[in-house]
Amino acid sequence: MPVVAPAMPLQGESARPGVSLHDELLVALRDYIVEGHLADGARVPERQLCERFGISRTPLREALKVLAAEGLIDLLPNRGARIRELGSEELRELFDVMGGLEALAGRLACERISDAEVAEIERVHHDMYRFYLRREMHGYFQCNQAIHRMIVEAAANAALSATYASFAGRIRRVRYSANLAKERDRWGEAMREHEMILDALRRRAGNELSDILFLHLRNKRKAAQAEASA
Amino acid sequence: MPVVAPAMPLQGESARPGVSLHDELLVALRDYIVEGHLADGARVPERQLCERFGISRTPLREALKVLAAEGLIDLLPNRGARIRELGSEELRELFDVMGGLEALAGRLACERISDAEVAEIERVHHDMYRFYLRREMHGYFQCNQAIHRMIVEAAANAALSATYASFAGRIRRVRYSANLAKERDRWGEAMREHEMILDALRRRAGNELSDILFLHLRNKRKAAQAEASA
DNA sequence: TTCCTAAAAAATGAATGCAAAAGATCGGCA
DNA sequence: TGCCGATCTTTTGCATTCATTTTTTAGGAA
Repeated sequence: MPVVAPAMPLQGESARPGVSLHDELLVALRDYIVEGHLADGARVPERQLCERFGISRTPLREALKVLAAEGLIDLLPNRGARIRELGSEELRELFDVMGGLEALAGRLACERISDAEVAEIERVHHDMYRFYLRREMHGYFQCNQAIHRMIVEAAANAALSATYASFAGRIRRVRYSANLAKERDRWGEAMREHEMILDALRRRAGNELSDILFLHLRNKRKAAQAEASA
Repeated sequence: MPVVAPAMPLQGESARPGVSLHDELLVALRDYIVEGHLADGARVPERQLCERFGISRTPLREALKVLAAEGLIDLLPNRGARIRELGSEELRELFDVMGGLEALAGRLACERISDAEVAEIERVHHDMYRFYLRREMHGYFQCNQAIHRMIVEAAANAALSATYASFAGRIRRVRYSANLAKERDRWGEAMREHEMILDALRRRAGNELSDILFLHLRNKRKAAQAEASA
């Protein structure tokens, strides 16, 4: 039996303007799934979630349709929703798309990023390097994430950001489990790649940065999958 | 008053296995919007669409939520759905993402495409060239589309294909109106770009193909937007 | 005991009902 | 005549209800 938290009535506080209940529910439910409260392949318990969020089935089902369209769950006719299982093949596909999106972000970023923004990324990069030298995995990881996020934001493309966020969500569930351990072996290599990323960004070398970012994600995925199958 | 076709009860014929009514409705409604039956910024008439498709409001509203998540419509709280208007800025963003996705597709295609598949693309390319020489816009356009589609398919990445299709749908509405006329001036240039695409594909030069495809889309967008503002 | 069948229970998919909010209509007033 | 406000209508969002379908459970035969 899946553990369902006692009840979390979707804090129906002062209805913020422009934010419908449906949106809140969608976000809450997505988080609930991404954070791994439901096991892979598990049935999504409609009724229990209704109680959990204090709503009726109609809005919940609307949210489920959206999450299914996003690829987070599968919707089997007459058989309800299930948490989508990610085989290694699908995970490979998702990582490649993430790589493509980051490659695009890098390319676009080079076209419009300001010196100040580059300097900001440089700062985080150096923080990251210090964490690397001290072998502080967690801090390193935070900086790493921040740099990738900053590059996507520097691209200044809302459609790209939204798509990127969607894929990041789909992968996150897996990333948590697989990433940390074996990444260690690749640490030096990843650090070198990040040096190249920063260098290309400084020179506004879009094509180059694009290639590096794609391969960077490729390598990250390979490391994660080697870990997963080990 | 928007012209709503008499009634098209979503041919509820022999329920195909694995395809729920909801899926069919989603496809039908998306097509209905993409094909331009509703004007930009127009209200989406819930009630009329229910009659149009012969269903109740519940499944229709579910479909609307999904289309809103896809970015085809805006959903204003207590104010219903509206066809999303695409400003030139947003259109630029969408084209850039399309370019990024095609760039990714080219890169991936180079990794795994077979000689036979390249030959097939080559064949369509030559058909296209013939249309170009004869100044037959329509045939040229068809071949053009086919080539891009084949490259995406050659990437063999379902997540990419789905995302690509989604963006293509969002752009299509606009593409119809803006594309054909001014594209003529760019015809020679576009043809040359396609030569480069094919060449890079033959040599399996992924990085190169990636850059060419991105710029190809960029130029296409510039031509379309120059046309739109003319 | 084990397997198969049939009834009961639960779940899903879709329609309908209802309160609240937005929009439209009409009358009053300057 | 033109503008503003009150009332009425329509629409929206969500809950509830109903018909099917699936899943579970109970019973009986080999």
